[in-house]
Amino acid sequence: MAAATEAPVRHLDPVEMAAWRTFIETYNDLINALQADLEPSKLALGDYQVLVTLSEAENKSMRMCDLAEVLQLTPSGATRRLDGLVKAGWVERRNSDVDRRVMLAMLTPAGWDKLHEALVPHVRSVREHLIDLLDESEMKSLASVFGKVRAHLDTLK
Amino acid sequence: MAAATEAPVRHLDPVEMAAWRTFIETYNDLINALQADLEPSKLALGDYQVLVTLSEAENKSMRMCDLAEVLQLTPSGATRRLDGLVKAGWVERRNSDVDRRVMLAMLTPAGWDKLHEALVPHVRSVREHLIDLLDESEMKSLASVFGKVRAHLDTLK
DNA sequence: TCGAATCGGTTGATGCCGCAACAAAATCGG
DNA sequence: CCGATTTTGTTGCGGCATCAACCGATTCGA
Repeated sequence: MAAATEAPVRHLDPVEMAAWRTFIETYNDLINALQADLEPSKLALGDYQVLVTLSEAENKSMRMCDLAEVLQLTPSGATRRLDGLVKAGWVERRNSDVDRRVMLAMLTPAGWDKLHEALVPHVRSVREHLIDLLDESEMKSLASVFGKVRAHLDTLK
Repeated sequence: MAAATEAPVRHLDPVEMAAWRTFIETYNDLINALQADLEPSKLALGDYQVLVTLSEAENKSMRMCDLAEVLQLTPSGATRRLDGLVKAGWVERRNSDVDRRVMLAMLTPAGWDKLHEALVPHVRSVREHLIDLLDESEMKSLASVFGKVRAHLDTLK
């Protein structure tokens, strides 16, 4: 809850400003690099995330709304992302037996293969562009920093 | 240049995996929170970045191509982002005296006012959602982590 | 039990961004 | 000095995301 809205604000000191700007100005390039490394597999990063998510799910399938939440998409965004994967034959839509509103997204064998084709290069890429650059304390800080951010955001509902 | 492409890859260990996923799954929500806090000012985060960038520039104006680079947009992206700001009266397009290809984007007095209206809430927001959550060592790590990522990406051209 | 509220998913409209193609101006090279 | 190349910015098009509206299925409550 914000206190008095006209409360003064301490501006970012040079160290804070540098940390903030470095972070914000680097994120996009990092994602683009990961995306580019996935190019040989002809997979968008978002598609890769779908395949990973489904591969880890019970029965390799999930309800659309659960999938949307994990992917941090709106339901409509999830629908349209699935469209491409279905067309490519990597995911299948299937009706639920227990709830006729529900549409299940299920990884196909071809999707499983595709995921494993992309997995190694992607892990290599994540290592190259981020993980392997960090020492142990930086790795722990990365987790704790964004863990705290996550926790704080969650308190806001 | 990747070495032997069939080289084995060390998979992410649990600590690395946790750090990576926490980071990647939190970033979007953080940005959305900052965006939401800017809502009362009726400014998109990208618009805010334009105003900040121009406000720090010589003569409060920049060439489109330089602006695009700072904003990490393509030239076409910059053109279209300017369109909205120009329509709102916060930025002005002006032809360069010295190079007739060049279009200068210049902050107007109204844009300056708008920026200062949004500045305090935005800084408060960045503090609330990130900076003030971190202790000194986490702050230093945040800078060093992304500094290293930035440096590595820069070596790739 | 039946009408109202909610849930789950899709569709249409819209917005933002990149890519490719383009035009105009500046610069380079012989 | 003139033609070829490069630089700068805009536009058409397509991709991908959201929001709002909608529909059928389910669940809730009197």
